[in-house]
Amino acid sequence: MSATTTTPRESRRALGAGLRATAKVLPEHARAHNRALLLQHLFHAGPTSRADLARATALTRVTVSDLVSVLLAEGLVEELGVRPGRRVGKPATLVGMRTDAYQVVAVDLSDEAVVRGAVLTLAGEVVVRRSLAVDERSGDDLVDLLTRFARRLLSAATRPVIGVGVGSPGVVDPWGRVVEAPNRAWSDLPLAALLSERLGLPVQVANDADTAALGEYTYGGAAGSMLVLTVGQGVGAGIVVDGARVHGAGDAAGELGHVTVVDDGEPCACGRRGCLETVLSAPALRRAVAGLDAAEADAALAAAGRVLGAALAPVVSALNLAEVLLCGPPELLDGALRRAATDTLRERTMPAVGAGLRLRMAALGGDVVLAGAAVLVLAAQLGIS
Amino acid sequence: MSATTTTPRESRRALGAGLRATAKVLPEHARAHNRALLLQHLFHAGPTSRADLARATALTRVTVSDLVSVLLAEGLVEELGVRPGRRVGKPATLVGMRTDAYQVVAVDLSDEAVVRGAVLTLAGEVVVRRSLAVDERSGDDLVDLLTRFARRLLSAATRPVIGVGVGSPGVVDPWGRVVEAPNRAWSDLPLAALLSERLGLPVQVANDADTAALGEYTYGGAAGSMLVLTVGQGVGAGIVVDGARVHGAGDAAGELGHVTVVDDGEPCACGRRGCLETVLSAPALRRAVAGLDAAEADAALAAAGRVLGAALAPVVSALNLAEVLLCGPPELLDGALRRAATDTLRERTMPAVGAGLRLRMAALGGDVVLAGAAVLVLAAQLGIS
DNA sequence: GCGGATTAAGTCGCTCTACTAACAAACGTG
DNA sequence: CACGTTTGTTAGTAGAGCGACTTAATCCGC
Repeated sequence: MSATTTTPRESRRALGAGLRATAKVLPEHARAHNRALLLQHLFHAGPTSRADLARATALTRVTVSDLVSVLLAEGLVEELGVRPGRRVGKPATLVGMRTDAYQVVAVDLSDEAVVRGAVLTLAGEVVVRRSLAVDERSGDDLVDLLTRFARRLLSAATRPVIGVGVGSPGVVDPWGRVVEAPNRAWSDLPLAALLSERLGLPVQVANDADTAALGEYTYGGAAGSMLVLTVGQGVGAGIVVDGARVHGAGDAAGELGHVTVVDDGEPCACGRRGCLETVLSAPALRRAVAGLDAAEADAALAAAGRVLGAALAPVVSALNLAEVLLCGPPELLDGALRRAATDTLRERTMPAVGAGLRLRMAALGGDVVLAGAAVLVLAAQLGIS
Repeated sequence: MSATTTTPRESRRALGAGLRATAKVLPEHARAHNRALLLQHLFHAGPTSRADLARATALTRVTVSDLVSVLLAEGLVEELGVRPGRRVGKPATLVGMRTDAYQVVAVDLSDEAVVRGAVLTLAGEVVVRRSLAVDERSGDDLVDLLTRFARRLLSAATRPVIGVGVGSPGVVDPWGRVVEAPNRAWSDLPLAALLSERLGLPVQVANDADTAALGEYTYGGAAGSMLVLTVGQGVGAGIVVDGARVHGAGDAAGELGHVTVVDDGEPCACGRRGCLETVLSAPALRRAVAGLDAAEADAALAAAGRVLGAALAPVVSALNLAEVLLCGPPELLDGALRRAATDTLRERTMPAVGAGLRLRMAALGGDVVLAGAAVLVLAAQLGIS
């Protein structure tokens, strides 16, 4: 109750005020947080001296040295010798994160026919890549398949694995329980808990579009308020707002594929008409441009882009997003469609919002979901994102 | 790195992982957090025994007793005697929050012509209400007027005031700096810091629609994922997602008034055409129903409602909102307009999203912004929201 | 060439926080 | 009336970060 003006964002984020129900915080949690702070800085800023880490985090050098010694013992960081360059004072010894000391297993379930997986370093570099045909499996069979697939990936890892991340279609709650994934015949399935028990490792599961958003946010350098639109067999979206993933009231945030965008439009698989998927999914776009010459195809793609722009305008305005990333076949998306969507978005939002907005292709290409699944593990186990 | 599956939401919210830059956490911050946890529980659940508080927060009885003794000394809580009812064991002494021991000053700047203010108890009950004509004042003059107005409210308070909350139009950053408020001729004005220095009290400033959302969230019992649409001279929105206010990349989240919703629509003050404000602002609605009989007026309002529903459908889907609250003249909003908007929203979103959605009037009526401004203070000073 | 300034990192003792364990008080129950 | 149960308090303990001091290594100016 001092007269100093406190900063709402910090207190909200750091201490959890602003939520109806929050967990208690013990001193050891504070330590875990500060440890994550160091890793976060080392991850994004590269090798840093202990003194600079202290300045960056506002912790004292004593505390930083103590934490670093623990991280050194765990093998998560290493000393890299003195910092090059000439300056006054004792030369600093750089400390860097050993992104190759541990590995992460990531699985991408977004494709209906194929399970894709990889072993990645902590820096997100793919070390081993595997895939497996689903062969129409679903339900518990698919969980078994997934378990075997993950075991294969684990044995292919060349370093200790800190966890397994899975990007799955459908509605997934924050604890990795798949609430509903019709195409997989999964409903109320505690996938993360199941896999964690079978594999003996921490397992994180999230929606594939959310995962893609996380991947772009952490490895792709995307802004803290952004939306990733995944265009494949269907259309989905993952949203990061003010640096935090959006879950939504029923954990179904980002389900943009079945918003009506065209009055009296094409019939949709969901039983209604004019859903965004009927215009923007990869199959729909391919149908739209089939047999057309280049100019006609561009016109068709531009039309789809305008529909997309109109649908996104309220979302972009409401959330004041800095970026919208498109994730899908570039030959369809990264041309007339993207240009038309950008123009429409600018036209239909107020300048203050539209001017600061970028609409671009996802930087990580086809590996977004895998990279994001790795980020799930990094965030949960190391506090890095 | 244990095999236990951590819960992402908890770690994100409680410890701040998930943000690029976060602040360090000291043991004393942990204590402040746990203290806020107790207040939060007492605030929402009413009088509780120390033992029940321990069970609710997962803290030990020892820690709870220690924290409660501090709160007792500060006068924030009081002992209310033994809990009535017969049960085994030593009877519990109830501890309750003294919502009348301290007061909050709240100011509502959303009306162009009048500054409204109040002194409220911590429970959000208005004790004193004042208002003042703006008389075309703007810029620094308005800041001076505001300072004098706040001083008058402060001297009208009958208990110690823990802080001042202000709901202002325009773009306000998380530190209470008004980035831009054209109607007030404010630009890049550190309003919270200025007022805090002049009044010698903590001052919180936020956008009026965001403030309204907070008010409904905390005092109105609204869901953790919801949008409050304020309909007055203009149209604005405040958004709470997963229990946290949405700020946006440029702190301009919720600026829905100037999204294009009608192709080739009416010209708007912003220079473009077909903005939501041209359909849904109070003046626009009044013009639309002027001179019509009841049935015709309902048809006109329903048309506006359908436009609103179509504009909100992508937002509701993207964020998986549980509630949309309307805040404005009930004779315009709470009838054909709301019904049409609800129907349109249900039609244009997928059932999983639309079914769980409620569209209703704000519960706090004309005092939403004042109540929300009080919540700003409660959240910043006591950690209650 | 040498002391002083400067920067980096380690050591010691302190305070703060919440925990466990044990205990006293007050109530129903058999 | 003894016993179990629940509440709240009293020590004592382990962990966290910090301030003050010390050691170490470099540059700079005379």
